[in-house]
Amino acid sequence: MVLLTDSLMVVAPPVCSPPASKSRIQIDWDINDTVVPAVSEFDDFNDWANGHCRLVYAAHNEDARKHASGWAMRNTNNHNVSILKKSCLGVLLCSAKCRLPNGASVHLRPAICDKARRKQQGKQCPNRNCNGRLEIQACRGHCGYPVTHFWRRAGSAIYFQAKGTHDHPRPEAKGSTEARRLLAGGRRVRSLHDMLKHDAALSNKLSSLRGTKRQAGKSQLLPQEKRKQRASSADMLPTSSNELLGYQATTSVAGVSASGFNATPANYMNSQWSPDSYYTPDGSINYSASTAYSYDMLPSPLSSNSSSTASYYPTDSQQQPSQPQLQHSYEQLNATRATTMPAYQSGLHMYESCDDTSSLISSSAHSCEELGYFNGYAPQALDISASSSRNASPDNFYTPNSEFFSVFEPSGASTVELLYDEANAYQQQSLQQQQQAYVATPVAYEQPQQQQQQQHQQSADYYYSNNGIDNVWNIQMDANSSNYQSVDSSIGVYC
DNA sequence: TTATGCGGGAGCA
DNA sequence: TGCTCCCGCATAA
Repeated sequence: MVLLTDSLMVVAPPVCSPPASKSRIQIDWDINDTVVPAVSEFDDFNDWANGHCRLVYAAHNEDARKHASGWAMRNTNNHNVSILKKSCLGVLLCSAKCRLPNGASVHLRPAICDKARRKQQGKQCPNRNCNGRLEIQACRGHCGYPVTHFWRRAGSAIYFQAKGTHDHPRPEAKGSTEARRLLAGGRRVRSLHDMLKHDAALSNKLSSLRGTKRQAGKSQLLPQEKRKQRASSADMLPTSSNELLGYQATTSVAGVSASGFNATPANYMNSQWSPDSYYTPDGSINYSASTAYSYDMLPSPLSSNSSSTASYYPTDSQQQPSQPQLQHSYEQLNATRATTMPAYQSGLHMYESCDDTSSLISSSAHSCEELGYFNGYAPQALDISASSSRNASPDNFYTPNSEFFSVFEPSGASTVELLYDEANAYQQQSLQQQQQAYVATPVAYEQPQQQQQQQHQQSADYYYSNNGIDNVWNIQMDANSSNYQSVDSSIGVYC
């Protein structure tokens, strides 16, 4: 709750932000105001602010202090030392606009650094079945210019104002980029000996980290601590998992319950598909007026679930809709999308019930640089490891990320065959679970075909896949003849 | 190597 | 003149 006080710049002790109320949106201020209104309560951090909005964070909010954002924002000089201005760099997309079998598209995060960003452009699409190149889709969401974010610190608060509505998909979240960069140091293990050695080191490392991961959902590592971990284990792939867990906690990734599907407008509207309408489970405001764009893209795990309760109060003349209006708007939007989107997309909210995203990852998501990464994620019904992970980890929580790394060449060794056999056995069991899941999933996608492909896997690539849940590292197989990496052998490597 | 913040400078109304 | 964005540099991680 943001309250005006008689004495400007007097800030009450920070408390958790309650659901937005009417008084909250009545406060009118601009980042350029000589004096911004003091607040008594602060917003939760929202790293996917979109549309014209204003937020007030507590000065001790780490994300706010870092001026963090899910969007790729670069610094822009506005010749005002008291106000930091950032503009959006857009998103890196595949020039061929390829899609993963699960419907996800490639939408990487542009590097903030100009030099790094230049290197990104023109690179081959990480989808190995795609000959496209990465190219930047510039943000033109603010009157043809990039969307801008403004940060201003005043008193014990950090004021944030966004101008413009992003006209492009969300890039992968910052944590993903950082993790990938870290993991890029992990080299493909080309021999069984190397694999086993790598695996042993990996397991040891994960074991050492296990003690902290369970707290990831409740507490977050300080940036310094995370950096220490990163530095101390930069050569260890699983480090990213731990780091991602920390990031998840930092960014309040939620909105998708691991315990089950909740097809409420809240979940639906938190999706990337609804970039401009924000509903919270409690029906609070989180509203912005524009529904200007809708992308044919599955939500990125890391990108789509920052369920910050930060309030969107419309600027200028925009007014908060009443609750019935909100519901009506949701129904309209839902109806519209049901008629304009492919079936699996219109049923996207079902996907958002995923509590794990790793199991169905296309084998095509295999990087040309030995590291595959995609932001797309799989429908829950195709997710096999989720159930096992859930069983193995009662306190697991939704992971918004999934990455996998090729650690084997197709010519696997005997040990690999054993793993494959074990995976096959699990696969049969898992297929039954999938079928049951599909019965309960009124979303039409090509499950039977996928199952068939799964069952016909003969030779396979193997991947380590960290689903982010309980630091379980799965060995996954990729049939050469199939584009699908739909079955997670779920030979969990617990740590 | 990359993210971040600062500041110079060009373009435009 | 004021505002905008682009770009380069320095610094930190």
